This record gives sequence, C-alpha cells and structure tokens, in this order.
Amino acid sequence: MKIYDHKKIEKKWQTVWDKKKAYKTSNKSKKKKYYVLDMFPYPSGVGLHVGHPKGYIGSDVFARVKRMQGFNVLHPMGYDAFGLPAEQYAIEHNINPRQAVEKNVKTFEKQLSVIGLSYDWDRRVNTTDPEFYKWTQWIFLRIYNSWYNKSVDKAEPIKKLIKIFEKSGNEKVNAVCDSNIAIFTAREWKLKPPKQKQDMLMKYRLAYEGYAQVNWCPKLGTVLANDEVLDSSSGPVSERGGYPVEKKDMRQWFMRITAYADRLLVGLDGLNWSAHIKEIQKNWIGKSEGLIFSAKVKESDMVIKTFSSHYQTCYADTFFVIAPDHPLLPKLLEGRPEKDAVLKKAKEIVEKKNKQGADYKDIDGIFTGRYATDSLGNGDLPIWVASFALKDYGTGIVKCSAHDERDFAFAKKFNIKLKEVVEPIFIAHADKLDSNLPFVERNAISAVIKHWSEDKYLVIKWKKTNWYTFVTGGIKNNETPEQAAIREIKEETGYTNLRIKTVLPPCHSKFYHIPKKQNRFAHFSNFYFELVDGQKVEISNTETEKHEVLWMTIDEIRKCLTPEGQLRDLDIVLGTQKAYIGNGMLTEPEEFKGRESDEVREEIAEWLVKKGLAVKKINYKMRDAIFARQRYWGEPIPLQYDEEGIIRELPEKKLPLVLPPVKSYQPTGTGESPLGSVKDWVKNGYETNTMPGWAGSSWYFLRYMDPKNKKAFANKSAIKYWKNVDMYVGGQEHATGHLLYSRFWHKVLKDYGLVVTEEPFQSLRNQGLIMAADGRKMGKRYGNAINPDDIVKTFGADTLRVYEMFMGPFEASLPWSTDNIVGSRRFIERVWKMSQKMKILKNVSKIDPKLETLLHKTIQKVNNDIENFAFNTCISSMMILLNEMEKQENIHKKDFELFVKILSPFAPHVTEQIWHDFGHTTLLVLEPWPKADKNKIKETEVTFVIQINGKVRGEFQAKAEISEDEARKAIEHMPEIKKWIEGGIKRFIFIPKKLINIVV
RNA sequence: GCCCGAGUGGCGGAACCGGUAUACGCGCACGACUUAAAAUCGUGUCUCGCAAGGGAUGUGGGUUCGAUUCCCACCUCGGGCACCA
Repeated sequence: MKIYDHKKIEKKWQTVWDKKKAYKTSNKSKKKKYYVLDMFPYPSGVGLHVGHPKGYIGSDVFARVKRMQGFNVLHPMGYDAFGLPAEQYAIEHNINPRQAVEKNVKTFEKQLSVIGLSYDWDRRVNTTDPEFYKWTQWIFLRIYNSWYNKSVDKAEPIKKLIKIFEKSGNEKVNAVCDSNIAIFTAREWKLKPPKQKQDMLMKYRLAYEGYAQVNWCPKLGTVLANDEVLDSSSGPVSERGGYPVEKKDMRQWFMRITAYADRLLVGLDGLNWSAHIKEIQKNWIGKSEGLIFSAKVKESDMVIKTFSSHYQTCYADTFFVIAPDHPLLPKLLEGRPEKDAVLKKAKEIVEKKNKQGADYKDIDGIFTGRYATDSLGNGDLPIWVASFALKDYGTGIVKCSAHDERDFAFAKKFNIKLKEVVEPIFIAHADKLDSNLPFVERNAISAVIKHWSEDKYLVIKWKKTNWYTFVTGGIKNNETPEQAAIREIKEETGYTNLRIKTVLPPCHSKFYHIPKKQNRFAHFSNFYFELVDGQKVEISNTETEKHEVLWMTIDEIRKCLTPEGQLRDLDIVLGTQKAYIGNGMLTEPEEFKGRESDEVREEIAEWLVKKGLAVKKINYKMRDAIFARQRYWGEPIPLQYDEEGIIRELPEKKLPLVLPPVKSYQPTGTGESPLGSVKDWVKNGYETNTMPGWAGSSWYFLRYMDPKNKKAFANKSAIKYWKNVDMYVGGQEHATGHLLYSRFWHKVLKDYGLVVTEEPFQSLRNQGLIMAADGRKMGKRYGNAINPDDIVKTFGADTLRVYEMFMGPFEASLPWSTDNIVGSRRFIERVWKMSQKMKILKNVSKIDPKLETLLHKTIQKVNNDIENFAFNTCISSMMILLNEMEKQENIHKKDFELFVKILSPFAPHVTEQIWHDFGHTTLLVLEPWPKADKNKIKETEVTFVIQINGKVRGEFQAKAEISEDEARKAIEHMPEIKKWIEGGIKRFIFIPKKLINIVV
C-alpha cells in the first residue's frame, strides 16, 4: 500500500494541470458560460494568513463544480494595486510603488499557487498596468462626457446637451444636475464665454469638478472617504495609520452617482445577494418620499423651501431651522442689524460640528431675527440657525414641529413656541385586538391627583389584574368630563376636597376588553387635580374589593404605572414630556380633523399638492462620490487645463496618460499631489489629482473577458458572450463602496450599450472572516496570524481546503483551530486508505442497496448544498458516506469513483491521484459531474416516529406508501404504544413517511 | 438613538416547508494493537434519575397535536447608519 504523501501528490498534479492548461478558458466555446469571480486582492507586503484564501477556496470549489457540470467557466484572478498601502510602503522604503507592487504580487502568487486554485492565470490583470488603466481613463472620459437625462432615464453624451442648449436653452432640460442652476435661453448660452460654458456644463456632467468639505488627513496628505475614517476617543482618525483627520474645503472631482440612486435601489430586487448586503445598500441610498413646502420671508422678497416626509403633522410647524453653512443664510440676513453676530455664531456652530467627538445632542442654535409665513396659515414663524439642518440634504432648511424629537428638544431648549396637532392613540397589547370586530367607542376621564402635603401622587392598584393606574372611569350622559372626574375620584378613593390645576391634552386608547369581548376605542379627557386636604368619605365595599388606593413617589410610579397615556399625563404635569411622533387623532387641518394621522398620510399629501400648497419630492441620503486623491499612486486623470482654465480631454490615441516618475513620493502636505512638483506635468496643464482606489475595481471584471485587447476595454463579442459575473465572492466590507460604485459604472456603460446587462454581479456570496484562536482578528500586527504555507507543508493543500470549507457556514466568521484541522486530515487519509484497499472491485456480486441509496443521496445533497454555498454540510455528508463505506465488505469501483468525483472540487489533488491510480488517463478535474440516480434514492422502507402527545415513544418500520388506517392498526398493539393509549385516542396525526402523533 | 442579523453540548457546528434536537468534526473517557508511547481501529460521551420517566436550543409568554423553526416582550453579542427633517 502506498503511503499518502501530500507533498508529492500536490506538487505533481499542480504541474500536470499547469502543463495541460487544464483551467484555460476560451472565449470561443459552444458551451454555456459561467463566470465565477473573486474580489481581486490588494497585494499587501505582509503576505497572507489562513483567513485570506477562504473566499478563494469557496469560489474555487464552486468554479470546479461548474466546470465539471459542463459550463465554460471564467475564473480569473488579478490585482488591485493602486492606492495608499503601496504608496505608504514606497515612502517608508524609499522605492517606487511599482517595485513594491511587483514584489508583493510575486509573494502573493507564490502563496496562492500551493493551494491548487483553478484560475486561468493567462487572464490576470493589474490595475496599475498602463495597458489596464488606459481603459480606466477611457471610461472616466466617457462618464465625464455624459449627463443624466431624466426624461429617458439614462446617461447621454454631453454633446447632445450642448445642442439642446444651443437650440432652446436649459429651461426644458430634465436632468440630474447641480441644484443651483440659473435658467438661460439659447441666445444667452451662445453669448456665454467658453469658461462660463464650461462651468455650466460642469453642473451637468456625470464626472465633475467642484469644491467639497472633505476628510483631510494632513499626515497622509490626502482626502479620505468616509469609510476610510474611523472614530477614536481623540476624534476621527485615518483607517490606515490612525492619523488625525479634519474637515477641509478642497477642489475635487466627483462622480454624480446620485443620478443613478433610484436605478441602484430598484436593481437590488433582481439580485441574488444576501438580504443583509442589500439592506445595507438600501439604507445607504436612503430613499425618502416627501413634500416641498414654500414660505415667504417677511420684509423681504425671499422665498425659502423646506422638505418634509412627516408632512401629516405640517400644521403643527412653528419654526424654521436653516443650516449654519447654508448659502442662503447671508442673503437671508441682508439688512438685519444682527447679521454679523448671527454669521459669526453660525461659523462657530459649523466649526464645533466639524470637530468630531463633540456631542451633537447638545444642539446649539441662534435666532436670525427673521420670520417667514408659510402658505398653510401657520402664521409668522421664526427662522433659527442650527447644525441639525444639513445643507446637503433636502433644501437645507427644515420646518419644525412638536411632533419630532429633535425639533421638540431644540424648541424646549430655546423656548420656541410649540403646537400639537396629534392627540396620541395608545394601543395596549396590539396582538390581543380582534381584527374581525369593530371598535366600540367610549368617553372616559383620567386624573393625576397630587397629595395635599407630600410630593406623592395617587395610584390605584387593581387586585384582579395587578395593574397600577391613575383614577379613571367612564363619562355618564349629562355629565361634563370634569364632573365625571370629580365623581370618579369620590367613588374610587373617597377624596372630595380637591382643586383642578390643569386640563391636560386629550389622548385615546385602543384595547381589547376581555370580559366583554370587545375592541374598545376610548377617548380620554385628562385632568390634573391637587387635594386641598385629606378629607374623605366612606367608599363602597364593591370598590374596596376591587382595588386599593396608594400614594406613590414619581420614581415608584414610573416603575409600575400601566397605561402609556397616563405616564404621558404625568410627564406633562412635571414638564418632562417628549415629542409625540406616533399615530394619533389629527386636530388640524379641519378637513382631516378626527382622523388618524398614519392612516391619512397619503391622502394629506394628495390634498396639499392639489391645493398647490406643496410639491412632491424624493430625497436620497446618498451623496455624490468624490473621485480624486491628492496622491501619486493612482490613475492620472486624462485632462489638461490651458492658461484660461479651459479643460481639454486627452484624445483616445494619447491614452494611457502614464504616471511620470517623481523625485519624492512624500505627500506635499499642502493638499497637492506629488505630481504638482513634476515640471513637465504642470507645464502640460495635466490634472495633479489622481483617481481614487475604487476606479480600477469598478470595471476590472470586464477586462478579464478579454484582457489583452488593445482596441477596446474588451471585445464586443466577448462582452456579449460573458455578459456579467454569475457568482461573485468577496468580503461584505465592500457593501457601500466597491459594490455600489461598480454597479454605478456598469449602468453608465449599459446606457451606452457598451455592456449588455444592467447589473454586473448576478449572485454574491460573502465569506466570513477567519478569526485567530484568541478571538481577535487575525493579523501580523496582533502576532496571531497563521501562515497558510505552514499549514500546506504540514497537512497539505487538500486538508487546508477541506478544513476551511468544513469549519462552519461559509458566510460566518469563525475562529481558526489548528487542533481541529486534524479531523480533515484524517478524513483525507481515510479516503486514501480506502482507495488502496482490495475491497474496491469491478465485479461485486452483492452490493448493499442501502449503501447505494446513501451514495446517491449524498450526491444529491452535495449538489444542493454547493448551489447554496453550504460547503460545511457537503463535507459532513461525505464523511457520513465514508463512514458507511468503511463498514462494507466490498464496494463497487464505479460507486467509489462517484464519491471521488464529488470530493474532487474540495480536495482536487488527492482525488486526481486516486483517479489516476484507478487506471484512468483523463484528468478528473475535467470529468463530467455525477448526477444522483433517482431510482436508487427512492426508499421503499421507511421508519416512522411514534409520538404520544408530542413525545417520542417508539419507532415503526413500514412501507413508504402505508396508509393512515394501516399504520394505525399496525401500531395500536405495539406494547410500548398500547400502554399509553388505553384511555382512548383523542386525535391521530399521520405525516406520511415521517411521523405519527397520538393525542390521548 | 434608529435599522438589520445572531444566541443550540466542553468546543466548531447540524436540523429541508413546523415533525426523532445535538448530524459531522474536535476534545475527553474506556478498550484493542504495542515492551511502551505515538499513530490507527473500536465503544461511549446534553442533563437529573437505579428505573419508569422528567428537564434542556439566551429569558419570559403565546399560537399549535407538535416550536431551535412562527408571533409578542425582554436580555446579551455582532454588523450597518448615525442630527437624513
């Protein structure tokens, strides 16, 4: 018997596959295509740990199965090598970043090569290769030369927009563009000087130049995306290096991704991605439907606009808040004596906000001295400045009301008048309400009663329900609510000498009245009484039996009081109430009085729009993406500025615009990129910013389709054949970055017919992390990294692969355990030994039919589980099969070969060797994938579980098709069942092929 | 704060659509082989109980003949967003 020598076997077959080009993929194939893609890595200098290949192994297993299933599989690998880490490394070691990248790529490939991944290495791409980034620049220019035409809902050439301007100006243009655009006619357009034309077009382009407040990191000398900034105790810091980050206004390039907000949202529906990632993207896009209201500023010709999505309470609005950095603020203050003071304070507010770590709950604000009148008739409302109004969301001005937590808190702090238009409806035990019954309405009172000398309030404890409430009761006919309250207090507590302090606002309650079996809708009039003294009359026995009268402190009450509405009454009495933002009965406008605010929301919107009081508007949280870095190591932006500042794009022939050598990669620290110190570069007027890290990764998957093409980013027929990625595997940390940006670019390309699908990645799976044994993240910096090279050396690549797939669910983050890996090694060794045994024969006379059933069931399960990326259960089912085969006297060679085939994607080397030892001359990795034999899976005999009252009491073998009556007869006399059913059977539940439950 | 997701043996985890909870693996215990150990193979391994039987899937309740699975409340952990009107 040969010894299992993983080193020899793995080396041998890796060489053979390589020589025979087993994984080479052709673009000219009649087979159906399948594109399995890994998120390409950033080749870092520190090398891999065992966590890195997990995703690659998963996608490799999947790609191997698809290949064996007869698909033409595209499974490539490449490098995303622009960006900060390589540049940092270059600065630290004073070498060209390109050298660092080359070195790191070599290390990376050496480490990957021993794992046996089935990539077509001939298609490898590298974003820093000029032949690659030529096309990144080309696509950039395409986006730059586009605007978004909302009328046809797609990107169109800017030339078309210029034609429209020349013909009829911009009034009728329906575009996604800068919100601040003056209307001009065709004549006015033609008269504009070139620079003004350029500036105007910039407001429409999908890639545009502008100024923005950005996360500026002085130490790194660059701008960082929000997801590259982390919060720390000392304020925001860079993800890399942990250097301080501040806000700064800088010239930037942007991508108008917001033009695609809706398509990015809608497109999610058709994708086979995890619900979790879709949810993250959905929240990130943050669609919100609302209304725009206008208001006239008093003693001025200004009109201000506000956006609201909680417009059902718009008649409660009592003040405005404008963002402190709003461009209209200075204009608003024009001619006001407090102008300078307000602007100074506004500046302070902005600065305070920018200094992170400040507690924004502590909102600062200042009154502008201006009032505005809204068209709803809410009166003259003061305009305040506060940082919670965001200049980039909605209109930058908020109309505020008592029915918003933040507005409410702000108003309380600055003593601004509030008004409520919703009377709260509290629902007690919503699940108990009977949806079939109508609501029976009742009028009632509730009273907060203060003790005559102590700081205590009267609470009633209901003996039956153990509820604690204030005095409460129904209103009789011919009684005012106040009379009812006084009567109820007397009846329930005996106190008579009381004085009304306040009439509290009404509220309502819906609940299920258990004794009467009714849905109740009670309308409460609420009062606050104070007792003058303890004078009391006798109360009836029927009352004392029901309840007990208690005096409690506020803290005690808060702990035990049952009705929500009464807690609110107490808060109003104490002045500690919060905004009510829930559902309730509207008191205004008159047309909707008495109706429920949540219910009439849509109706109110229509009504307001119809009356011309508001306009519908959709807002998104998502902002345009900054597309520039003040660094060296990125794709140059292929644009040239002349002396007048006119921008010229580089013609396609001149692409790629190659990064020039520089003396120092050190950031200048002024915000300008090292390119600013290259004389020729500046003389030529080239843009000194470079593209951000996400440029190349936004389209690289298209380059794999035709990686060597010199005439296009990929040949049309290649794009038509490969279409898009069928299965994409990578980390979920890219949810709001790469995965969104690539979808955006893909949609732009789709609008031009340059790609054929709306979405780039049809299915997406996210591998979980492998944590270190100590529970922390694995990494060099923690000193807990396990090198895959060591594991491959000791246990073999097949063992590593099987173990990483067997550890647990693919998407879960799990701790590494070098102890547990021996289980996977034993499994492979047992497979090996089994293959060497004499009991595997070509002609076996007696084959256990149960083994055949198990074999084919296993094939079926592996098939299903692989589609679901449930690799861990694939392996466990194959282990079960192996356990069973080991118990057999003899096994048919054909059967064992089926097992070897389904194991092959997980452990390709050892299975290839076994296949070869069995006398085959073909490559196992290219063999057809087995199908489960349906006839062999069919079970004729099944085991029923017998339960009595849901508890397992026995088992019972029977034909699969046994009828309920037959089963009943058969088991009634079984002794272990008989003893339970002597008292008679109430119910007999029969689940075919599975279970019988007898209720006694 | 808001929005997701998850909580099952000593450990990693399994359980399809509501139908035998703890598959598979690790570990541990015992046994076989061995002078011995390792490796390998075999047996056992949630818990209380002598047994009959009872109790366990974060906690408490509900729906159901039957709940890890569905519903409600709470606790803990992980992730996303964070003044988004």
